[in-house]
Amino acid sequence: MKREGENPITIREVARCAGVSIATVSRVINDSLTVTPKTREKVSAAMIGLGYTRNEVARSLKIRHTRTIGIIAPELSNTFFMEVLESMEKVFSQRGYTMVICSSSNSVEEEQKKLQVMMERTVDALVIIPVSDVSDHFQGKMLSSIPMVIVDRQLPRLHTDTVLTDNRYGVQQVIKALVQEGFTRIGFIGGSLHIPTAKERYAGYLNAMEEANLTVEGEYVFLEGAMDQKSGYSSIQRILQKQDHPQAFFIANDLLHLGATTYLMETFSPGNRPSLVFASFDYLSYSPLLQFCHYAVFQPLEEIGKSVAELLLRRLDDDWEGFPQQILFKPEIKVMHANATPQLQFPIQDSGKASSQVNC
Amino acid sequence: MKREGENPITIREVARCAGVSIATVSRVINDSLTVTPKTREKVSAAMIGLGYTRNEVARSLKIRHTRTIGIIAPELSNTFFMEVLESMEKVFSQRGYTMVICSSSNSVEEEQKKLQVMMERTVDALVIIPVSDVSDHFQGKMLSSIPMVIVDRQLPRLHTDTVLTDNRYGVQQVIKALVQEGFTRIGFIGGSLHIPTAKERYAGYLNAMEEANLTVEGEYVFLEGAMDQKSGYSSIQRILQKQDHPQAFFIANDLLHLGATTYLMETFSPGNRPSLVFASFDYLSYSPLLQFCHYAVFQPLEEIGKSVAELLLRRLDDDWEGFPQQILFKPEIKVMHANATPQLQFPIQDSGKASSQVNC
DNA sequence: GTGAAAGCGCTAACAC
DNA sequence: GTGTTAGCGCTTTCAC
Repeated sequence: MKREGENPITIREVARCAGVSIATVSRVINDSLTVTPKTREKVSAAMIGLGYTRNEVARSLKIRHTRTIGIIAPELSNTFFMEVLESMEKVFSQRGYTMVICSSSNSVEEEQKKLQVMMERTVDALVIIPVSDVSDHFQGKMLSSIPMVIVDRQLPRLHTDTVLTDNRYGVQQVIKALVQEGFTRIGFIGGSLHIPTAKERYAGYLNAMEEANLTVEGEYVFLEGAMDQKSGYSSIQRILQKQDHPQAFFIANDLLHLGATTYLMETFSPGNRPSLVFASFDYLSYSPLLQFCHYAVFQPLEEIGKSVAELLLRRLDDDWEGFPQQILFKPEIKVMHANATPQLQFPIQDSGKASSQVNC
Repeated sequence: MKREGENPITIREVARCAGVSIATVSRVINDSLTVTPKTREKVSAAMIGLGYTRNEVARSLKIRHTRTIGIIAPELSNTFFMEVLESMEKVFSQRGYTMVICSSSNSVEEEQKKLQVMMERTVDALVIIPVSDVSDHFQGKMLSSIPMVIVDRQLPRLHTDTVLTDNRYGVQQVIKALVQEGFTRIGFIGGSLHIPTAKERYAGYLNAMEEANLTVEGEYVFLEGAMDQKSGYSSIQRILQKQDHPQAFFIANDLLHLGATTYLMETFSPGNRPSLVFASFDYLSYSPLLQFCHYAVFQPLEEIGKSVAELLLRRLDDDWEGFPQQILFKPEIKVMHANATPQLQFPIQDSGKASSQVNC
């Protein structure tokens, strides 16, 4: 059976083997200039001969940081999040940082716990996609001593760097596009207003509807529960039970959209499907398959990730310029050619007044 | 601007504040029984009063493990992988382990580097989804001293715990189903045979074709490059350029499948689409939208993750029973009702001889 | 340029 | 039951 490995090689053994002091070994490990090429050579030889591997935890204890970034997200199995993560990883890893990842499982309580774990592990910095709009636990004294950036979901009263997409802008654009196509009744399928993105997108919807002078029909505004597939599935199901429902809907995220489309494909045979029209947030790998979709709001996932990482790295270099900074990405509108009016140009200008300003 | 936090509270200050020794503080932190309720009380009060947070890195240095699991995957933005990850996280976090995650970016070289990083950080155990079938760098002396499980892709000559899906079985089942539907010409869209899953699935395809006495037409077997969306897109494009191509294809994974379907939806209008039929690996959230798919092989992602984590935890508890263990999950075949012959029963029995044995 | 020594915050003998 | 003490493996003054 497998046996415990012998004690790993330490700096001490390398020193002995090379006939120098541990200080010298440490110097060559850390590329200190003050080492004779000759000794450096000896030490290197010893290191590779012995198969030395530096112990980062000892090092961390001494230098009081860990070259580690803590990441907390509401769930891991989420395309949006993973895309951002992947992009962050590239820049972090290149700078010698590694990522510690936890899921808050969409629970504030769990989020709190994971925050605690991160502090105990003394991560150097934190990137958080918050579960909800409750943010008290981000205020701790301990926490405030390390850089943190909030991603994707804005926390009302929190004094931190934030990077997110201009949700309202995205919604407004696609609603306008729907209006230009001629739809006058447009429903909203979203989630609990305690989810910051849900709230923002709802606000954008309300706004756009007002600007277009259209009535919001409360009966066709869904604001309950999670923004997941199941919820999208059941929402569209309930909608179709009603007589005289709107033909067009804005759907607040990809999961809801997926659920809704799945319901339609499962329930109706190809020739027989209701002629619904969707516009929604997120344009992901599988979005081309979303048959009822005319317009999708594409968030620049990769850039977002890169930008988060770079901002954090700057803070880590003790550059606090612009703090607390809010980086707002303007999303891109994708026209799904198969279904929509292809010649629309984005951003769509308001005919009446000047278009609303987007600070990006 | 933001200022560095004061020095964090240590065990020492708690001790002073509570009027006890640091050993006692350590004892209450670690729930040692040998502490009077009264002192325990005092110490706890001091801890919460001071806002003490245990320093895990110091602890790790002392006890010589980190309660940390290293994870290396070829890419992070991959639904399959993330689903497994999410499930692992649940069981690890419950046992007090946290996960350090790196991407090997589909590069063997990068994989090697990340392995090194993991060793430096002295993770307690490793879960690896290998990039390819080259496995020399997993043999190191240092590495062999910690538990490791290889997931999803089997490494030929490597003496480790492994958990994966029975790829051949899955392919064989869906090919049989296709055959029973009446297809006699079935192509294969896969990827480089250096990717272990691609290889296994190809082998399963060959096998099933032989059993069904069907000819493998080399012209319609795609074994090049990555198993990604782009490759799926261009493969189907090339296929359609040929006269007299087969109607049915097995596609080796979800990304290829997505690419292929996207091409078809973009290129042909709804009434006008070629009547292709696909069977493929992976049944994911968006699979119901894969219009041309008749059969999908569903890997029990959640169970796989759970099983990896539990196996690793057992090894961590020094239970080496059955090492090296190979856990083979038998996949489930999903019949896509909208498109396929719904009444097929899985597993499909061979009419002629006994069905091949699957050890699970 | 190199070595001796102190100490990062913690745990675990070992005394008492 | 509680305190004293010796490190875990490393970095970093400070002498030489």
